[in-house]
Parts: sequence; structure tokens; C-alpha cells
Amino acid sequence: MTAPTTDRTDIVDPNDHVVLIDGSAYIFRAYHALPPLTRSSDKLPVGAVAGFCNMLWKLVRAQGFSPAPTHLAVVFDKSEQTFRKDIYPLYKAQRPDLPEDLIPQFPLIREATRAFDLACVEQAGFEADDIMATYAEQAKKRGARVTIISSDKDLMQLVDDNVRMYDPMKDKTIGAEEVFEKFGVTPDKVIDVQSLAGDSVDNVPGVPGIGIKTAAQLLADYGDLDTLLARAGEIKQTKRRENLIEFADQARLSRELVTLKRDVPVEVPLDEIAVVEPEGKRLVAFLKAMEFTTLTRRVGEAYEIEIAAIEPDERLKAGAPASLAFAEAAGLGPQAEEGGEAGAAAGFTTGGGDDPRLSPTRRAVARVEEAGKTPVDRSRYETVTSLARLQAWVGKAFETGFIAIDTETNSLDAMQAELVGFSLALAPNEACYVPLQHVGAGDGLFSEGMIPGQIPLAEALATIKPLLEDPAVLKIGQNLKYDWLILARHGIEIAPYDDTMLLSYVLDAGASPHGMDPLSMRWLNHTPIKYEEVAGKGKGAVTFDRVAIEKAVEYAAEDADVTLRLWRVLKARLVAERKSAVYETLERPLVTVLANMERRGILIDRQMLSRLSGDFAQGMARLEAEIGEMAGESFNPGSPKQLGDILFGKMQIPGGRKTPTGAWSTGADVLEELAEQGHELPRRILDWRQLQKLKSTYADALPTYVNPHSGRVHTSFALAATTTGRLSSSEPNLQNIPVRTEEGRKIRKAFVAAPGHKLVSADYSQIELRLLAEIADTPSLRQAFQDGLDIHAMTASEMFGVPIAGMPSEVRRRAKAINFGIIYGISAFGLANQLSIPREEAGAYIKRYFERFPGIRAYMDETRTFAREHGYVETLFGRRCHYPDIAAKNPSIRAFNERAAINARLQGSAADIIRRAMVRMDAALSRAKLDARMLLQVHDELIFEVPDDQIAATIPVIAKVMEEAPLPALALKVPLKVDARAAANWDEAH
DNA sequence: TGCCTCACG
DNA sequence: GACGTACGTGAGGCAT
Repeated sequence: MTAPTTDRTDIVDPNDHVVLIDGSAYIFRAYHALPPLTRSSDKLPVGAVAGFCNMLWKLVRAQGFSPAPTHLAVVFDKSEQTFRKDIYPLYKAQRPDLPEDLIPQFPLIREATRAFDLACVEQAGFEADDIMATYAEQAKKRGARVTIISSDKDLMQLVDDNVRMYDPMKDKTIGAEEVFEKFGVTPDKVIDVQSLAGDSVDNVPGVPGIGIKTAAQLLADYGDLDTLLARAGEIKQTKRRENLIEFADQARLSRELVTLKRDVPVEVPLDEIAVVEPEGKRLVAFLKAMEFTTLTRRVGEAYEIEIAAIEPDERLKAGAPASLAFAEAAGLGPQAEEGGEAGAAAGFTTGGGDDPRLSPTRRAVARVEEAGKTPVDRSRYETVTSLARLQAWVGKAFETGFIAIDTETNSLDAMQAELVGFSLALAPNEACYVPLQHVGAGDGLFSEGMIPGQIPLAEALATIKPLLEDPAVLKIGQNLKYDWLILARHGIEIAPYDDTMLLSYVLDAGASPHGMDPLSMRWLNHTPIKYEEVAGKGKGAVTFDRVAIEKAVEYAAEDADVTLRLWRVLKARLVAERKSAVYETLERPLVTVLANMERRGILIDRQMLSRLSGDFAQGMARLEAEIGEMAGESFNPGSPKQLGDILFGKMQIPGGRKTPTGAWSTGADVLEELAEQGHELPRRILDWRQLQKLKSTYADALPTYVNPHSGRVHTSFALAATTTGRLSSSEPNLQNIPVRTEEGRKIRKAFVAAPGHKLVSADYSQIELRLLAEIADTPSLRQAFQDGLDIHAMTASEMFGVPIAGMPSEVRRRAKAINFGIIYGISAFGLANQLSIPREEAGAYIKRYFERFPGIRAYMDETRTFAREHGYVETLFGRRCHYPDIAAKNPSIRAFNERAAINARLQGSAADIIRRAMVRMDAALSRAKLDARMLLQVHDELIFEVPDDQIAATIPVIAKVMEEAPLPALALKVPLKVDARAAANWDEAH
């Protein structure tokens, strides 16, 4: 031991008290034991951090904890891979995933430790327990006292006269006596008990049939584990004797697993964890950033610091461009971190974008700067036409650990498209195209047919399948759902994956588009070849299988190249801007969920639709005759222009309005008004339009979407289409199937379940209003939902002083319109229009509403201010919706953006919730051994196809997943309610 | 291609 | 007092 060079008492001696905090375990315990506190300005979960800081403060101020610690370290688990995993791969293999609101608290607790000027220790390959055991051993040898702050029973083997444990949640000290209570043996025999009894939590096997009680009894009889195993044959109980003999080796393995290592080559010597007085100002800066007001004040008082004069820690405060906290939590993830390092090796420019010492923000900035520096050089792309070359690319991808992929097909419809080729990229300009099914155009000499020299499809697929499904290689795509579907139809399920389109969506929804070309131009300053340039456009367009291979290579390989480059930039931004949780929980997992829904499709009754089409045509013909007669001439009732001329020109009906472009307005609201005034023609037009819509958009169009192979209709869900986080559905749009009129519902009846099945529809009741009550913190509304009241009637009763019982329907109708108006960012004009009342009256309603529910006005004002200041709003789950025009000079544009922003928090939070439910649904159903299949999502409704005999069992599972979807990230005060029904068709299930 | 209209939440 | 309005979508048909 080296002699001290100063008179400081760093060197541990018998008067010292070494305190070791089990950081990771503390977070878990605190998370479950303490209320789910969040930082008020941005809802960052900080409950465990707060508890931790309070504890540290007590420790360093020696309040109620004696003797005062002279040495203190907070010890963390560093990596999953430990020597225990090497000897027993199942060790701790079934740890559940971390609750997501816990994840960001790990790095914050490290930050807190540093803010207190305390040692923060972690070491690769060793668990925190081993490091603590080593410190404890070293301190003990020097005669010091040791306290381990943890309640983990695995540490109890360390307890002796000099070493005690302290459970911070129960405020209880654990000595030899308490260990005996728990294990029935003295601390020195704890290892033997654990070796026999095993541990289901950590997956320590032990000996079957032996628990703690039995183990303690056996050890009392035989002394220690080795003696017991040696004399196992003497045991009377047959089963126990057999097990002890048969599983003796398993018990010895268990002993290796549970025995803590006391000789870890610690990188931070014990002497260096001496407690020093924290630097008050830095500590206050940290606590202020965390918004722990009480503790900030206490610390300020203790150090006599003027806390108002201290700025919160820039990196950690709410809204900071990059908090180290989230960056570390999100990591670039083990996956992406490897990507970063391998990226440098694979040829990315390294000017800081890969420097782990830089903050995530600096890294992201560096990557954006580096992105444009390697110009795209299409001449370097390779055309892969031999299996050997393809194998070489695959081999390299295994080394690199990530690869960009793009498939080329002959159709935009993923359910019909034939695979024509695929491209890969490993580094800038290091990309290739693998043509598989290009055909010649037929030049007169040869009839058209497959171009020779292409790798046979089956061989190529067999070669890339292991790569695309390898859990250690990240596959990167742009709109990967498409490629996933194409390859899934060939038996390949890509995993794991990243999607640059979704990265962009999480970061920039509402601010900029997420297609590859705009992303490339924005982030890489590069314009990729347009699809039309290789395939032609309009009448001359050909499908990709007819594009000459030389041209296809440049286009396709560039797509993979660009995708890879975009990933570098956007993934770094994701971390720097702390949106990893949104991406990982609400976006990425939905890719396969939606792909599977699309793949399943839904059955429609084509006969029924055909019959309806005929009925609608008859009705229209009848109406057309009447319309012609009334107008005195025959004209096209489908032409708004001709109709306007007839109504307001020829017939001179007063009350016409003009559209913004100066044409006569003939919208339903205008015609409805005229009809109420007694004009017959507008009524007929309205009826005709309804039939026209139902016929053309639904009855005639839907059957054309039936897939010839599956016999079902496969919509396409867009994940990155809306500003608010909602999905959209197209080709066909199955999110706008008629329901509001009797005629329309006939269309819905044509959506049916397969034989032996029923359709189950489960929808959230009033979810946006519930979220309003939650977000705007309106106790009366919240209470009404908790009590299960009719929310519109309750609103009416509050506003107009009318009792709920016997309320006139008109009163309730008005309150309902107001409630919806609020969700849409109410205006007097809009409400007046909706209710057909004067604008003054509508204004008075709104005023009254805000008087009765002041919290809602505050919510709207806050949202407006926040949006104006930041250019975006956030949902309850952190999804960002951008409104770049929110500060427009034009008041109507500004007001429009404000209303949209107010609505977005509600609509977006609801969208997040159903996304969470969808992500969990399949696993919940299969856990319950149910065969229900999710088919459609309609914003607040999920539609399933369920075998007849499983309906009763399935409905509660679906409802539970949906109702509990916000957990564990958020525990809403307002309950969510789900209504679910089963029927043979969608209309009756709804 | 833009505009209008209308289907849905 | 401007400005012209309820929020979010996609599809079909007309007119250009």
C-alpha cells in the first residue's frame, strides 16, 4: 500500500465507514415503492431519481445515518454479459423488459451521483454485486465498517460483524439476525441455501423440490453443501434423496452462480471513493434542472447559496436539445452503438459523428455535417449476378452488423407485387443491386423472356434469408413495411430492423415530408434518380422488371445507399432529441403488426355489394328523372358547376354562397338549408349524391380490390401519413366505410367473417374527451367519467343548470356539439355553424363553458403558448406534432394552426394509446392461447376475426389490453372504457 | 392536376 | 379590426 501523500484520510482505516449503494437495484425498488413522480415541465419520469437524491443528501449530511460515511460509491451493473452467463446462459434470462418510464432514470441517477461528487462505479463483465462484494472484502480487511444499501437477498451472504445491509425503502437495517429470519441459517451458509433452493427470478436452477425451508433444515443436519451432497444417500425421503443425487452437479453450478466474486480487479480503488463535500452550486444546478424544489431549497440553505442565481444544468433541463440522460438511456442502443463503431470501419467519414466522448447532440450535428461530404458515386455500384458475389456481400454484412436493403418489384401493391431484384448497402457508395427477374423487352430477334445471367430467385433468397433474419444484424429500410411484406411472401421475416421513414416521422411529423427523395435532399444534399427517369412515366411507363439492368442498378443501389446514409443522420438525431422511446414503443414495433394485418385482409360479400350497386343505380335513375323534370332540363347532377347554375342562376333561389374560388357552393350544408326552406330539387340532389357516393366509392370499387389469391381485401396502412400519429388507410381506404345512415350501413354489412368465425369490433368510448379531462385536469369531467355518467348530459347540466334526468334531447345535443368543438379547438363561428344558431349565441355558450370548466380554457391557452414558442406540441407519450405556421402573420392561418395544435394533443394521445394496444395485442392473445386475428384499425376501434368457439374468451383479453394500454408509462386518472361485440358482419359487431 | 364533395373517426 | 374557420384523413368525379 502506498503511503498517503497528503494528510487527507482517504486511506480506509478502522474508523472508516464504507457505504456501497446498489444503484440498479435501488432504481427498481424506488420505482415500485415511490409514487410515479414526473418533472412537471416535460413529464419526464423522475420518481426514482428524487428518492435517490433525497437519500444521498441524507447520507452526505449524516442525517439519521451513523456513523457518517467516509467512503461511498454507487455501483451499477454495466453489461448483460457476465462470467455467470458464460457458465450458465440461462442466468437471468427471463428478466422482463424494463418499464419504459424507468429507462431514462438510470442515466439520470448516474448524473445525480456525479452531481453529489460521489463515485459512480461500473465495470464490464461484472455485476454490481461482485464489485460491492470486492469493496466490502477490502474494507473489512482494513477493519472498516461497511454498509450496503440494498435489499437484494443475493447480497446477504456478505453480512457479518463488520458488514451490514440497509433497506432504504423499508428503512430497515439487515444484520445477521435478519438474514437468519430470511434464510434460516447464518450469513456464511446463505450461499449453500441458495445453491439448493435456486432462484426463479434469476433463473438459478438449484435442486428440484427443495426450497429455502428444506435447504436450511438439511444444512442444519449435515453442516454444509459438500457434506450434504456427499451423504445424500442417507436421506430418508425417497424423492428428495433421488433429486439430491441426480441434481448434485446442478447444485454445484448454482453455487458458482450465487457466490459473489470478492476479488474483482476493480478499476476504481477503494481509497478513491472517499466522500468529499459536494460542490453546492453544481448540485443545485442539477437539482434545479430536475425541478426538485424542496431539495433544491434545502441544499441551497445548507450551503448558503442564492439558488435563484443559479442556472439549471443546461444538458438536463426540460426541452434541452440533448440531455445526456436520455441519450444514454436510448443509447444508440447496443445495436446501434455497434453500428456506430462498425460504421467507421465500414467507411463512414469520421469527423466526430462516431466519437463516443462527444455529447449526442454534437455527434448528431457532426453526422449531419459529414453526411454531404462523400458524394454519391453511382459508378461504384456493383451488379451482383453470381451466387459467390452475393455470398461475399452477405458475409461482409455479418461483419459490419448492419445493412440497408431495398426491394424492387413490378407493382406498388405489396400483396400483388413480384420481386424483381433487391439492393444492399454497407457504406457510402458501397452498394449493389441483385437483379432476379428482369425480362427483356423483346427486340425482334428473341421473344421476350427472362434476361440470362441473373441468380435464380430461390437461390438468392436462400442466401440472404439467414442474414435478414439474424438477430445480430440490423436491417435498415425506407418504408420497410413494404419490403417486409414482399419478403414475408417468400418466407423471410426481416428482423431486427430500422426504418428511416419512421425515424423522420418521429422527429419531424408536420415539419417536413418523410419520403426518400425529400429526405435525401434535406439531409444529404443529394437528389436521387427519379423513378420516372428509369421506368418512364404516363403512357410510356414500364414496370421495373422491364427496366434494363444497367439502369436498374444505378437507381436501386442508390436507394439502398441513400437509406443507409439517412439512417446515420436520423438515428443520431433520434438519440440527441430524446425520441428513442417514442420510436421504439409507438413506431418500430407497429411495422410488423400492420404488415400482418394487411397480409390477412378482410372478407367481403361481393354478391351483396353487387346487388346493392344495382339497387343504388335504380334509385339514382329514378331521382335523375325527377331532377330533370324539376330543373326543366336534363343536366349532370354530379357536376357542382352545372348544379350551381341551375339553382342560383336559372331558378334564382336566394341564399347562395360562393366557394373560395368564386364558384357557387353546393355543399351538403347549403342544399340541406334550401331543402328545409321547402325546395324539392336540393333534397333530390342530396339523395342522389348519397347513392352516387355509396355506389361508386364502395359498392363498385371494393370488389375490384379483392385479391385473387386470398379472396380478401388487403388495405394498406400508412404509418407516417398524419401529423398527429393517426394511421391512414388506402387502396382501399377501410377507415371510412359508411355507418351513419341506414343505406350506408348496408355496405358495412358486406364486411363479413370467414366461415366458422365472427368479427369482433372493440372501440374506445369517448377516448378524446377522456384525454381532455385528463390533460386539461378538469376534476368535474374526470369525476363524471369515473362515475360512468353520460358525459354530454353532464356537460349540459353543468352549463345550463338542467337536471340530467328528463333532460330534453336538444339540450344534450348542444352540449355534445360543444364537447366536440372543444376537441377541435372551438370557435364561435364553427359552433354556430354546427348548431345552426347565431354566432353571438354560440359565443355565449363558449363563454359559459369556460366559466364552468376553467381548466379547459387554461389547457387551450397553454397549448397555444407552447406551440407558438416551440413550433410543436407533444402528446402524453412524447410524440411531437410540428406546426411550422403557428406563428404566421395571417391571423386565419395562425388560428387554424392553433386549433390543429390543440386538437393534436388529444387526437395524437389517443392515437398513441391504440398503437400501444396494437403492439401488445398479438402477444396477449397468444399468451391466452387464442386464435383471434387483428384485421383493421379505425382510429379508436380494432376489428378482429375470431373463431366462433373462442369469442367469449377473446373479448375480455382484447378489452383489457386496450384499456390498460397507457400503462406502465402512464397511469391515467380517467378510466378508459372499451365496448366490444361480436357478429357475423361488421355492421352488427359495431 | 386542382377543386369539390363526402365517407369515416 | 383584420381573416375566414370547427380537427384528422382518402377517394371519386368534374373541369381544366
